[in-house]
Amino acid sequence: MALPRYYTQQACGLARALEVVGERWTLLIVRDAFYGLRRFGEFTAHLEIPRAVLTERLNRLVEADVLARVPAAAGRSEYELTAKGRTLWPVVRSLMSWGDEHYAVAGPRRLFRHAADDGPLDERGICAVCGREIAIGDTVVVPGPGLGPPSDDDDAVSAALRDPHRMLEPLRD
Amino acid sequence: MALPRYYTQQACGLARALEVVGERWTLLIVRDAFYGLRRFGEFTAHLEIPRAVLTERLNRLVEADVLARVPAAAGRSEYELTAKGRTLWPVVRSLMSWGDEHYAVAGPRRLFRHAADDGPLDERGICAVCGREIAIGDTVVVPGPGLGPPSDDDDAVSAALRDPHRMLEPLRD
DNA sequence: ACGCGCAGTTCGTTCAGCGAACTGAGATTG
DNA sequence: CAATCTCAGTTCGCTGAACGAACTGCGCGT
Repeated sequence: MALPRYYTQQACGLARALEVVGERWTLLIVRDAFYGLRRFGEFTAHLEIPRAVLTERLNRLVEADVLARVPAAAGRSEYELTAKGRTLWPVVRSLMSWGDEHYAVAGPRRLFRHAADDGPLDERGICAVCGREIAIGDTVVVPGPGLGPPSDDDDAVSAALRDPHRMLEPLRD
Repeated sequence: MALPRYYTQQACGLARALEVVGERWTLLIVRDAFYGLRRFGEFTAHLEIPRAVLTERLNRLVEADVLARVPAAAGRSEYELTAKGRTLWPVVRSLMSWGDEHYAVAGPRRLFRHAADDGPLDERGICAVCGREIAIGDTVVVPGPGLGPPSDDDDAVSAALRDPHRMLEPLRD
């Protein structure tokens, strides 16, 4: 039994969801996929997760149809969010907002904006300019007040995310 | 190191949140607190969680100011959600909705309604009748289409939740 | 005084996470 | 074409958390 497989109890939707994305590291992997990470090495660089654990989590997420494994150059695989995986965005956003609200003394490290009109998004994903709920594909991540200055030991992924970046788009060209 | 303490990486709000509520069982305990469970025995009956683990999780949630330990009759303690803990409701709701949407073939086991006008709430907590976002204290849980018939091995808590019940209110009188 | 129920604690076993080292396939270089 | 490099995993020994059954200890009812 892994961490959350078998919440034997009466199969509430929450228990079901936690069986898929409730294990350690899993939601952080999903978050990074929203940021545009796709390759094995990008995840290890950004998360400092043991490689064996990453392998296991990616396999499980593919199995659960949250990520899809797509063949890439040099016989490698990449991992991208499926349509089902993209519906996890409200989950990631609400947890992130809760953490920022209660633990980010200097404010959030990253903020989200509507690509079309540059309006800031609130914790429900609603744009302050146009008043609509913005889909993840029309969202841009920008550095927030809580993001410290660049450091020498920043990994390549953190460095790439210092510039505004459209969600879901691969980090490199 | 427990399961999610130390997501050493760059302290994103999500990582912070997962350090508090990301361990196995923790969000299920919080969900049950929203349903009105308050006593140690209620949690063990409903969750089938090892007692030592429950003790550890309750202590950590009290320490994190998500639950408060309040003295009750017979020298016992009860655990109730703090104001900070109640702000976790959007998190619990979004995960629950995701699980229901993708894994509840017969529909959700429980639905939420606005106490004042009995309007059903959508996954954002917005009432279909009055159009407003409803606070957790004005929400009622009712049985949904996915809830099976009563069974002999239902625990007392499951049995109590077969009737409509206002969120946060203790189960017994 | 005795027994009961609730709320934990203790303890031995098992299993997942950790991290460092290893493997192997493809590209890159001399 | 051989040697090297990079990337993507796999292997493996260690440690620590989860599990679950048994035990403790307090407060109440009789």
